[in-house]
Amino acid sequence: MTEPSAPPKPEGTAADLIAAGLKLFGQKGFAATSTREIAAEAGANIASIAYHFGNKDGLRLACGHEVRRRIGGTVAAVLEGPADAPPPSPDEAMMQIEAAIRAMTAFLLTQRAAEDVVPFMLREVAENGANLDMLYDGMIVPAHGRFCALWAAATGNAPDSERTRLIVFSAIGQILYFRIGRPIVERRLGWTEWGAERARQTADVIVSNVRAMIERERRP
Amino acid sequence: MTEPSAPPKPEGTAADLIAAGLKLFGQKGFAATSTREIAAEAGANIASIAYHFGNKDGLRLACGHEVRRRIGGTVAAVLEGPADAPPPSPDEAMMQIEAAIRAMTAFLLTQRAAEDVVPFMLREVAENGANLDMLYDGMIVPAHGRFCALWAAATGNAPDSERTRLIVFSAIGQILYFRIGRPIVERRLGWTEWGAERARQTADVIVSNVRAMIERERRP
DNA sequence: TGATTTCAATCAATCGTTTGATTTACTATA
DNA sequence: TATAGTAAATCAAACGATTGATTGAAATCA
Repeated sequence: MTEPSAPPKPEGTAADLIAAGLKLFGQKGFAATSTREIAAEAGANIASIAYHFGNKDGLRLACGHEVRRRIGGTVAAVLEGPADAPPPSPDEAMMQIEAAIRAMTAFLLTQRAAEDVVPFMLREVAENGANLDMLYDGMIVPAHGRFCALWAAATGNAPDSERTRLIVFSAIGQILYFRIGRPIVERRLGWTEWGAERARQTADVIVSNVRAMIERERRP
Repeated sequence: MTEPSAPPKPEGTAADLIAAGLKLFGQKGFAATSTREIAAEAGANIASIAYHFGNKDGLRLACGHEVRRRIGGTVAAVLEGPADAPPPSPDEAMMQIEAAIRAMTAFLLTQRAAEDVVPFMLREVAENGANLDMLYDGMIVPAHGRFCALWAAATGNAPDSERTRLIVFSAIGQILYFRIGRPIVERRLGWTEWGAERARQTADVIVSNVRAMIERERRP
């Protein structure tokens, strides 16, 4: 089953251009990246951008779809678990949350597939870019919604209350902050790279925090 | 006592250009903002940018100093408290942390003075811009260091351990995330604006989280 | 052959910056 | 007080370089 707004996976030059756009847009920003740079990075001609995507904005949108293609599945797999799982017990829910936090932290901080994708997405969000709508509906809402359901199962609170939604944002925000503010955290801790060990160390702290938050929120 | 790297407060056209740069750089990004836009916004001539700041990058640096000028004092006032205060008791420390979180949240989400300054700074951090060094040494390190000291006093842990520094980052990260991801949070909660009431609601959640984190970290 | 894709060359528009003249604000001199 | 002198500041205009986009021919594949 394919979504109506999901174009088929590009190949050849088009795929190379998307990969180059993802990398350069994420590194330098959309406006600061010229079409010539993209073409050079992709080993293609400048005109191929217009041919395959209409214009520079078209390439931007195609990059957004590529993000959804790469991350969407991962996020869903991590958060959904087995397709039609029965509603988990509070302890099971907490363990699922813990597993999701660890997977998400490792993915954001160490995974090679996220290297180019994450900075691109952060910039799209920050700039309220043309891809925000798709990424919001296609990834953020499902992930946040599933997280709220787990949170409700773990604490006994309502899954759609304002407080639950805010707390879940603050929990996820801890993970995202370490990715967004990574250059600052690196300096402050004297870390020069994020190997698997340091990602685990970071996840330990966040998991510990979230455990404390859940225990406090629990209605006995 | 003035720092050697702190130029005097600009006035007149120079101040207008800085205000315009702060606003537009923050809204659209450095590369996406043209010098003509800045001059128009400031009601000045294009050449005045080169005259007062050398070039566009010079204006960027001047904007960074303006940020430090506006926020630096506020951050210091909120986090330092009385100049030479004695080391607080655990409960006092927790209350000071709580007060700092509330002040920081209100400032980031509602304060008018932060409206242009915060987006500019977030972009500088995200882009590893030329201002990051100054902002890191002049604001982030002092604030984070003071927060770590309060955290140590509240929990009994070492103020300079890796775990303390990571936890403090995750606590501050919760606040910053609500500012960075504001467009997403707004959509998800159906909020269209952040009045004082909603800033308080957000701060309540974060304070509640941090309280739970502190109680769990306490060595009896 | 016919359709798809790539290429070098070029377009007008916009970019950051520079120029030289002009205006403004202030001081020294008569 | 009046005026010439000087430096600071602003201005319209233009600079070369780069931008995103376009063209029509050449190449590639079916």
